[in-house]
Amino acid sequence: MARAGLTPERLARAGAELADEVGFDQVTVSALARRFDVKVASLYSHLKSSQDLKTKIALLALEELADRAADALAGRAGKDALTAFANVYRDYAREHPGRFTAAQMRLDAHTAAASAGGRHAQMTRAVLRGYHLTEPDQTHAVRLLGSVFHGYVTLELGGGFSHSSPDTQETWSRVLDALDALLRNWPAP
Amino acid sequence: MARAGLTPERLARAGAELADEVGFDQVTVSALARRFDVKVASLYSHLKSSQDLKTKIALLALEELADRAADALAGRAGKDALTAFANVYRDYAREHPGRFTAAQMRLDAHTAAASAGGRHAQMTRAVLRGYHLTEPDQTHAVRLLGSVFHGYVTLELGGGFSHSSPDTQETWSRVLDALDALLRNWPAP
DNA sequence: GCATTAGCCTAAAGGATTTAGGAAATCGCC
DNA sequence: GGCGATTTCCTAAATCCTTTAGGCTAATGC
Repeated sequence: MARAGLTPERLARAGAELADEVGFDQVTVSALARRFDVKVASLYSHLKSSQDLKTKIALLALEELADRAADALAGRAGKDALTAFANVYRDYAREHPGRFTAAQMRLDAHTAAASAGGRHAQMTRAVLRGYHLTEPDQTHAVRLLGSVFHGYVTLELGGGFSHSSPDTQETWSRVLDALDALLRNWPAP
Repeated sequence: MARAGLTPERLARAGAELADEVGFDQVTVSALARRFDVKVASLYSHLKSSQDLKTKIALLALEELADRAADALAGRAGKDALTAFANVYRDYAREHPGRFTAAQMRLDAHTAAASAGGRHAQMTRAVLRGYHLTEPDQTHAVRLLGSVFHGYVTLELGGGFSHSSPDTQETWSRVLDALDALLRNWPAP
């Protein structure tokens, strides 16, 4: 009986591809087993549960996103950094909608702490370094940027902006302009 | 055999309560049947499918949200309107996390057109009336506000802001201040 | 009052998750 | 190289959710 060579890593990777193809919440242990041409129960040697699979995909996506963001940020500052950073999220979501959805999954505290989530927060702070905000304004700004990026990309991906009037690329540029202007001129309490 | 008095509306309402209690994606036709002490198959006289149930809950949530927003907006303008409007979303999400999640569900074009989604867009435009933006900037701003509200509330609800340093109420206030400042001074292209 | 309709039921098929236990392939150590 | 231990994959089975089909009974209308 030839072995399929499954590992948690390969399963996570294949699960991520599956998520991009059929949507994150259509990802199922059964579907993944079919993809490897293996019986369902076999996957339970590598996965604790269906939830575990989804978590692994989320962690993979967070890593990939963080890697891309780190690349994009290298050697940039100010608005240049802000734009590059923001585009990483938007582009990733367009290329890998399933993974992007996975990355939004709620993780329990312990898993979250071991994830690339911290890198994201650190990098957002790095972007803000060009804007000379001091604490606690920097934290407020980190949260604002996270909200805008997450919110915009999610709504755009979900078709929430469909009435095409100004196209979404135009809006995206103007939103980044607006955020840059806001960060350069952050209002005092 | 006494009848349970099921209707699509009652099912949607009970489904919404269930969503708030156990989470939107734990909402299941079976669980709903148990709640009414009725056999599962009975619900299929009132629902086309499990998906249909979820859609009905989403539509209910969108309506409730739009009603609350309309109330909040009455007699307000400028930053006052902006704050009240934003707080509707945030408060609703905290009171009804399951319904709020439901409201983000992706709807097909036809269903979306028949939903309260249009009212939300109209009300966002109404909020912006106090800031004298002209098209297409108004559309850009509508999308920005939608992104921030959706993004912030989702991240806060999902525990994305947990490191409590400045509490999230403080950040929320400062984000609204920042948006107000930005809208009053929207950057030219 | 009785025919019709609508609401709830039982039955059953199909698919997903998960656990238990077995057999074969691989690995590590002599 | 051989051989026991471990790992990987399998079959079998329980449980739960979805969905359809067809029947019985309560409500409704003439």
